[in-house]
Order: sequence, then structure tokens, then C-alpha cells
Amino acid sequence: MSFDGDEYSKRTLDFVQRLQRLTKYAEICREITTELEWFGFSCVTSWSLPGPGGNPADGVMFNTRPQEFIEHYCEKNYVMRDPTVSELRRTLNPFSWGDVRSRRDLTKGEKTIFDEAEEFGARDGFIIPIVTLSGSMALFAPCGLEPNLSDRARAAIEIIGVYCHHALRRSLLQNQREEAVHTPLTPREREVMQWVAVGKTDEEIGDILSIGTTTVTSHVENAKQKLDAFRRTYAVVQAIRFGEITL
Amino acid sequence: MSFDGDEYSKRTLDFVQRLQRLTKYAEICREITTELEWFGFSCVTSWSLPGPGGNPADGVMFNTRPQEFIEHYCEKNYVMRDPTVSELRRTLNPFSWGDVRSRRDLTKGEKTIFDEAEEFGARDGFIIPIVTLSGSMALFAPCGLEPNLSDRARAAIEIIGVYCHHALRRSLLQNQREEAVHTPLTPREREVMQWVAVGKTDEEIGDILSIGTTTVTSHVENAKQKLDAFRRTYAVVQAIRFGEITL
DNA sequence: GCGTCTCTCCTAAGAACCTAGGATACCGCT
DNA sequence: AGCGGTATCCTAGGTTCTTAGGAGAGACGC
Repeated sequence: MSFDGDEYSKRTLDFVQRLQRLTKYAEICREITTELEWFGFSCVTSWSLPGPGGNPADGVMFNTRPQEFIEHYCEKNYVMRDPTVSELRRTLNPFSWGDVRSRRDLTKGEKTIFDEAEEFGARDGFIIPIVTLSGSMALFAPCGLEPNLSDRARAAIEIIGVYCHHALRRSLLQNQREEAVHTPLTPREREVMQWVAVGKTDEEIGDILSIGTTTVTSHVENAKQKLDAFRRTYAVVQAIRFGEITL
Repeated sequence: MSFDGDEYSKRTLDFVQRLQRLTKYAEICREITTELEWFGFSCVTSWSLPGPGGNPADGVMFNTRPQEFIEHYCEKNYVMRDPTVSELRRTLNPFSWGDVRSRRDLTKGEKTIFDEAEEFGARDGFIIPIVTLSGSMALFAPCGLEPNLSDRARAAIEIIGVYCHHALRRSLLQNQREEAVHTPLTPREREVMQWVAVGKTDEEIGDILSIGTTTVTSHVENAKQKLDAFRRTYAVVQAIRFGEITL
């Protein structure tokens, strides 16, 4: 085991332990910025991907990249075309901008996004995907002009990123209401919803479970009510979000 | 920082680094068993929650609990009633069996499950929830008669559990086919599917996006084809699974 | 033993979705 | 300039879902 590896490990654990004790948003931000600078990352964005109709800017939990860049990015709706965001759909492993560039040829539009990022002071960086409890996707993305992208740094940043995300979220949620609660489904309702989720019709489900079609319908209706959904499509999404069913 | 804390940190990182280098299933299992015994956990189960119609036993990636216990658990369909599984629907934070017991009064049926676990050599343990890329839920659950449940151990086990899960999965997938690929959705299709996912009708979506109802329908149909779904409910599930849309 | 919850089944009209076609216009890339 | 991909709009019959009721049997806890 090399000295470097131990140095990184120690820093990482120390940082994580410091972070766990902090509760104030400003303190957490300061701590994150300092630590990332040690790794050569001058900027960072901690961001939750927007839901339907959501403004991308609303998901930003912490950002030290230039404000004009963010505005430009949102205005141009780059989130729909950004190759690093596409990569998020493929993997939950951390990856670097360079990984994306070397994986395939980029279109002109995609190159533009990277070029503009460089104009705003970031030539490369890591993206750490984070799956949240609600099933939504978030990312922690440190970057800079000459960041440290070694395997050792990658391993350290992976752990750091996850804890930063949670620390930021914790501090931001502190003064907000509790997460939405829901009435739990009965075992039978769960079972029926599992089959609805894979696109079976009520009749097919009835055959599978050896019960009447009308019974299936009424289980679905009860589940819809409990999940606060008017349409079964949304009921399935809610069931996944609440962990009632599994993909 | 206490000596204990540093001892745990060092062990944890050493273990993670050893694990990263192993590829053979048997080696990984041996390494995991040894490390967990140091923490006082005599048994462990690494398990993916079953999908619709799936046999719970199929999701077991690694298990050192008595085979009879697993058979008994599956046969009685305990997964639908197990209070620790219910807890998985509430949180992504690791928790102990004791946490569940102290959170609320258990029903007789729930107590039975704990009692039977004790007969099979496990009195307490941790559950570490893990969200996989496909959106499915997995858990890493070390347990034993007198395990170490201190905060320090919890922090260490949290990291250990996640890496164990990934190492096991990596070794099990090695000889299997690649993950299913899919044709990516167009930006417009993604946008439409986002709204489908929250239960909007095609007419409502048309109004929101200022396009005709028929256009919405045809975007949905195209998306369904790309996502290999006959029903839009399943198309939404696939879109989530492939990361095309976000909850 | 009694109340609560779950599971089962029923009706029936109207709304929404599925299917399988085809057609035009715009855009970026070669 | 042409090609492929995207976005828009169209028809129309058949299938499935939605809504809002009610109602009996069995399990479980107190």
C-alpha cells in the first residue's frame, strides 16, 4: 500500500468525520470547498435532477461554478443534451468528463457544452451519481482546470461526494417539513401493483393470482387511493418511490 | 478522535482495498465472512428484493445463515411481513433490528419472525439498504447472537456493506450477459414520459407542452416501442429503470 | 366477543388508451 | 444536396381503465 493511498484514506475519513458533526449549511459548504481544493478541484456543483416541469436551477444544493454558467446552462436546456447527464443513465459508478469523451465521438452540440464549460474555468472533473431515497437522481460534480483525476483521488472523491451530498441535504431539510407519509399497502395490494408495474392488464393479473378481474381492479383502486394517485401510472411511480414495490 | 475510531477506519479501508482486488466469488465470500466475524457478526445475508412473481430465494447473492432458516422464511412468505423489510421502505440509512423493535410495538406475527431468527442463531444485526442501478432494492444484513452494534461499528459496516454488495454482484455478473441495452429516447419523448409518469392524460400533456393530443400519443407510442413495453405503465417503469426519467 | 382490517366479488357508463397505419416539415451531418 | 432522425399531426375501431357505489367472509387484536 503506497503512502499516497494512506494519505488519501486518512484525509477522506477525517473529512467525513468532520462533516458528520457539522449542521450549518454555510459551515458544510466551507468545509467541502476547502477539501476539494486540496484535490485540485476549483469548482463543484451538487445537484438533483429536475422532475417533470421542474426548473433545473431549483435542484442546485451547492454550487461554486460561475453563476452565469449555470444560467446559461439552464437557459439553453443543456440538461437534455449534456453527455455527462446521458452517462448518468448508464451507470451509478463515478466517472470523469474524460471518460465520456473517450467512450465515443461527441456530436457538435455536445462538444459545445464542454467548450463552454472550459470558458467558465472547468476542463475536467468527476461526476458522482447518487440515488436518493425517493428514487430521484442526484449528482456531485467537482471540476476544475487541472484537477487530480488519479485512481486514488477517484476512490477518495467517491466516498467524499456521497457524504457531501447527504450533509448538504441534511442541512437544507433541517427546517423543512417531514417527508410525505403514506398509508402502507396490504400484501395483496402490493402483489397486484407489482404486476401492474410490469404492464399486465387486470384480466391477466386475475389469471395469475387466480382471482376475479373485478377483485384486481378494486385492489388497484384501493392502492391508488393510498398512494394518492388518480392514474395507475402515477400509482406505480409512487409505489416505487415509497418502496412498496421493487423494479 | 479515539483509538477505536482509527482502528475501525483503518480496518475498513484496508478491507475495502483488499475486496476491490478480488474477482472470484469464493474468495470474496471468505474475505467478507472473516471481516464480519471481527465485528462479532456470525451470519450475513446479501439479498436483492424479488420482483413480481420472483422467488425470494433467487435474490440471495451470499448467505451464511442456516439454510433451513432461509427455506422456512421463504416458505412462510415472511418477506411480506418482516418488520425489517418494512423499515426498508422508510429509509436508506442503515438500521439495526433493535432500532425497529424500539420504534414501535410489534404485532404477534412480527415478534414471531424475530423469535424464530433467534432460534436460528441471530439475536440482532444491521440492515444496510442498497439501491441498485436498475432501481431495485437490495440489502446487506450481517447479524449474530452478540454483534458489535456501536456507532463506530455502524459507520464501518455501512461502508463495508456497500462494497461487499458491489463485489459480490461484480463476481456474479462476470460470466453473465451484458445488461440489457435500449434505444435512447429523444428529448421530446423524455419530456412527455415525465408527464405520463405523474399521471397526466395525453390531453393534459398536450396543453402543458402546447402540442396536439395526437402528437403526445405518438410520442408515448414511440417511447413504448423503444422501451420494449406494451403498456404505458411498464414503459414508465422501464424509463425509470433506464434512467430516462427521474422521479 | 366485537370491532377493524383484508380479501373477495359485483355493476355500468364514460373516459382514456392501444393499434397500425400514413404524412409533412425541420434540423444537423456528410 | 441528400439522408437520417426528430417533431408534428391525422384516422378509427377495439380494448382497458376509471369512478363510485355496495356487500359478505375470514383473520386478527384487544
